[in-house]
Amino acid sequence: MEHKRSDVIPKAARVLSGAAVMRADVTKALARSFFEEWARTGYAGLSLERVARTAGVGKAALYRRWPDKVSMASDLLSQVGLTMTDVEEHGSLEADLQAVLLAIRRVLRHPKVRRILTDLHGEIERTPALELAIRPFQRARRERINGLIDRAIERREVSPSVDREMAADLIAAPLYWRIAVLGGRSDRAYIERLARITGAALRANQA
Amino acid sequence: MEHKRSDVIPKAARVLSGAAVMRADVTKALARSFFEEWARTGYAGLSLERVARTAGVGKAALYRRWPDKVSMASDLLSQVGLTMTDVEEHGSLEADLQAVLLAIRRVLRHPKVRRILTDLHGEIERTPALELAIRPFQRARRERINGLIDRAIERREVSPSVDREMAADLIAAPLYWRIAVLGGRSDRAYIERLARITGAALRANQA
DNA sequence: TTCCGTTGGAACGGTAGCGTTCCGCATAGA
DNA sequence: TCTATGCGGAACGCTACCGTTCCAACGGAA
Repeated sequence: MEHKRSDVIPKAARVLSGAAVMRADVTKALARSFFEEWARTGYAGLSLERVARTAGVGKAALYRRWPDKVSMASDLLSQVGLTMTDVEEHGSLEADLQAVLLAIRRVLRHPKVRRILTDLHGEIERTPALELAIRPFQRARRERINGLIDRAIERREVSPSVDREMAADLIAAPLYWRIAVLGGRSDRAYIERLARITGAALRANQA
Repeated sequence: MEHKRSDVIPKAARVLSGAAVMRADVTKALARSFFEEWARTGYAGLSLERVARTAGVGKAALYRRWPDKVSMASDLLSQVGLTMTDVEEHGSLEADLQAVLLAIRRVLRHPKVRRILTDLHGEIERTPALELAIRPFQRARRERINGLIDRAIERREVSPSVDREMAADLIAAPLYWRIAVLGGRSDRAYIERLARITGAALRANQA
């Protein structure tokens, strides 16, 4: 009974009284299989039984760590989100834009990431708990774009009264749309042109 | 056995030899419940048994019309897609843009449409047959935007060498991103500003 | 009025995941 | 070495949906 828990923090790192600790390699295998299966079947079709099976692990080992699917998803997502803290200064609005777009493309190019992300965006309306889990991602992207805009304002390339919310939409959306929704390509030339055109849009964006 | 069929066209309209025809009200109730359940549970979690139940209809009535879920979805989607043929001329690029954006918003404002659409975009990678079903929608949107660009070229507002593919991304993506992905608002002022800024982007868009 | 196919409803066997519990074994800390 | 705990694996009862089949009742066309 003791593995019925009200919190969502896994015991993975917990040191128990006088004896064994949960094995980190098992936790890792479960996390890996979880994302693998998520990309393959979607969140709704995701079976924890299958996750344990493909991880080569007993179901008990999984349920000892997480009480259910949404807790597992939230916990695992929160452990991934810390990998996009890269503030750059490239000398011009267009160059900064290109760097951000390339960073977005780098993420969206992974087929698993792409599948999980589009699935997640559909699932969030049904499972609001997931929204909380990806909020750090959104905030990281948002801060990155805010930094870009700050520098552009300093260079007097865009108006200080720019609508930052709309700017964020303008920058992230077209590339996401093209790669993740339409499944289209985006070569270097596309990114360069998109950066130039988005730059023109931002220069015209004043509240 | 006779309801195992290789095609996906429902018999709904078929007139049988000398007797009864499948009742149109039953077909309609099934279609209605299908989309209702789709919006509620997502495609993956969609159960035909539940569709029939909530339609107040026996399972046999459903399976007599469609052999399986993907056929039902494709067939029903293809019957919806014909409702966006509205070519407008509003005198300027910005005015045309605003009209298109308002039309997109009008569609995305329906919660059911929004849910089904985001779910669909995630599901397509798993069920490629669905892509075929929404192709007419994409083409309709694309033609609408093409008309807008043609008129802008005639007015010499944008270069004839404009990249139409990128233009389509620029127009549709930010609003979809804001409304469907982020779940954000988009009031009249937002649309007007977005039209103005997108106009600036298109003027700068030359291949 | 006759007749035939559709109707709602119930049931079939089969598959599958859930969340839990039990086993006997492996293992790491004391 | 001792001992407590996690381990893989198997099984539990439960629920749900699949795709099919049967039935008595209904209703429209000839």
